Amino acid sequence: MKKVVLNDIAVSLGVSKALVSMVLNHQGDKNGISKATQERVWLKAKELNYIPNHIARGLRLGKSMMIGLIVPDIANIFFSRIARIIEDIANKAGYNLIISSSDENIERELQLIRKFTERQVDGLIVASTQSTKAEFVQLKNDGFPIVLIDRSLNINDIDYIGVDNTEGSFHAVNHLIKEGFRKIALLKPGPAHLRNLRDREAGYRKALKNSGIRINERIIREIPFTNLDTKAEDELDELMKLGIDAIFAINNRLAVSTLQFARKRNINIPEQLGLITFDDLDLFEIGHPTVSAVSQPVNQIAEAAANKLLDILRLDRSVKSAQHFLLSTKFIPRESSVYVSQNAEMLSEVL
Amino acid sequence: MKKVVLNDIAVSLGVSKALVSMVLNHQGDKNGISKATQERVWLKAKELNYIPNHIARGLRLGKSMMIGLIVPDIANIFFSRIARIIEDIANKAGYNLIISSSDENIERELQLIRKFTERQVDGLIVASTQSTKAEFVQLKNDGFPIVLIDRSLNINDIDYIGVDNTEGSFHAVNHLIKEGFRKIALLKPGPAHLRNLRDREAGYRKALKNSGIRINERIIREIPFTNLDTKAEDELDELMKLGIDAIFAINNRLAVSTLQFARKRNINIPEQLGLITFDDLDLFEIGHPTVSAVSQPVNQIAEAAANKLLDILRLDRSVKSAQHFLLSTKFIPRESSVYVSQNAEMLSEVL
DNA sequence: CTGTTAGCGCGTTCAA
DNA sequence: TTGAACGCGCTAACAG
Repeated sequence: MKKVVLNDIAVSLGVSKALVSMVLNHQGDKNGISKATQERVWLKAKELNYIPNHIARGLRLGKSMMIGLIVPDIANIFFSRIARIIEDIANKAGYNLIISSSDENIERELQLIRKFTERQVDGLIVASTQSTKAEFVQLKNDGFPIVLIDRSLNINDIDYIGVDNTEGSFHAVNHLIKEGFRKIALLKPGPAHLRNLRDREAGYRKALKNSGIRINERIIREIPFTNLDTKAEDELDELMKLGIDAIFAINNRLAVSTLQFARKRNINIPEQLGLITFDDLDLFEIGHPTVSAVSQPVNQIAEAAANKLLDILRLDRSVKSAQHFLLSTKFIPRESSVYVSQNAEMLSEVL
Repeated sequence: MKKVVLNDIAVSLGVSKALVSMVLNHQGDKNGISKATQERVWLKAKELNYIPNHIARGLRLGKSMMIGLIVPDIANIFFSRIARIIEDIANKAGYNLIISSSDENIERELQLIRKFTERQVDGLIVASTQSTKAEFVQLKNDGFPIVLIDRSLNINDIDYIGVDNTEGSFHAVNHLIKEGFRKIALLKPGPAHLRNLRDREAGYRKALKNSGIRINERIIREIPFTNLDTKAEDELDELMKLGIDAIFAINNRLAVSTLQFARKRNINIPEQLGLITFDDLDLFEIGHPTVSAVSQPVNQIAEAAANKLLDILRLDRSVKSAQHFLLSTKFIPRESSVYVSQNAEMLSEVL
């Protein structure tokens, strides 16, 4: 069955393509096409089951009505949630989303950016790996609509939506300190080049310093991405020997490793080891023990990003000055960060 | 900065568009373009930072090199994993993915299918809500490449990849029975019109029947999608009063509800209540207790679907007879389904 | 050998 | 209400 195109309708009705196009785009009245003719066009379109070719229209209009979304990994729940929200907002404005994962790979990210521009996406939302800023600046200079999320690239000219990582971990670690924990280790993935993670570490250091606690570099541990699980175990074993009383896992992945480690070694959380982490998970709310976490406002990030991009798209290349939004996180205290002093522990055993 | 198009290169080089197109598509040799000229074209293209317009090419070629993926919800980890794998495979073959969520809404799904065809996607992979088959049959008849995943629509002509739900839950419930559980309740979301879920229920019934256990309709409970959590609690309270000893949660969402319920009521799993579920989650492996689950081969499903679609695309509209693949699931026994008899329980208390 | 011309694909728009 | 041009890249046929 051959595809039905605009011209088929025109021919079978004995009118011009132009007329059909106008009618189908609801410009019939404006162009003084008689009601009767309009009706005939609509009927014929339905009869032939006409499906407009969006590509041809895009070519003519110079718009694809597509938005590109590039994230490190769409299988990551954080990004898939963001994708979903952006999708909804974009759809409402008539845009479709074309999504790809960069896998934290700079080469791949650049490739994707190029591919998406070839595809004439009207705008881009990207959670960049720490790629060369040059590409983004280039795009921006070409007047291409871009919004960065989650990972800041510190480019003033480009809109960015993220959370205040420093503030978030500062609060979380402070909570730990106020509870009574003193020897708080930091677990981070290595090499931690991402701005995000460095900021979180800064918050940790600031909290300790603020409370007059000496920062012990020996209990700040970097766990290589490769075979993270086994390495995490070794590091944690060492940390326990150093007598730490709590852990700040800089991301949820490491918190999960810590949880597994504790289970394996029969270490009670929080009695023997306090735990807080950055970036909440369902698991932390439901598991046992429940885990205190810094929660990111996923919805807000996604909404802000989508709306920002749509704004730019609406204003059409009018180069509005870019803005950087730092949304605030929310610390959710749960069981894992309750301080159980030696005394309290003994007391509860007696009861 | 104006966009650089093919013609700009041609003009600035004093050659024809045709020549430039050939060279840039690596057809230079084939068409006898001199090496020198080819070199000049490449250099100029780089110099001008030429970016081909994929849309124009697509229009001419009648291909968009895009694949549409429609799932109920991309924020659902099951589907986002599938999306990721399909993405990788599609990318390797030069395709990009355009993804949308149907929200289990028939209207929306039909709309998306239409939108995607307007966009001239070259093929479609869809985890269909139980929408009207008519649309799919229509597309298939038009020679449009489609692969269905996860949710079967029982259309012989259309390729489908999924798992054997009946078999999967049959095994799982059997395990429960062999362990010693006898009063096994079924928890399902309602209204459960999805073929998937009905098959899982069938497996449950088959397992009981097979073991000569009477099927008690009163402990088969349907929990309305709306305010699922509160309703789940009520239902579970009733079930406990009826003296059940285990629960088969037909999907992981309900297993999570059960877990929360148990925690709230201080019910020990598995000592006081066994639990198994369909569709594994990280949470089930890490949480406490760990939860026995029927695990779906996500990778295989996604790979099979992507490859199947690419095959069809390669063969180009040659209407190969469709196939239905039913992959098998894997039951992963964990703590939640260990049977602790009255005696064993008492014994352990004494120790 | 080395290249060019002309027109297509499909929907939109403007002058007539 | 319409013919013709246009947007951009591709390709069959053709010419020196």
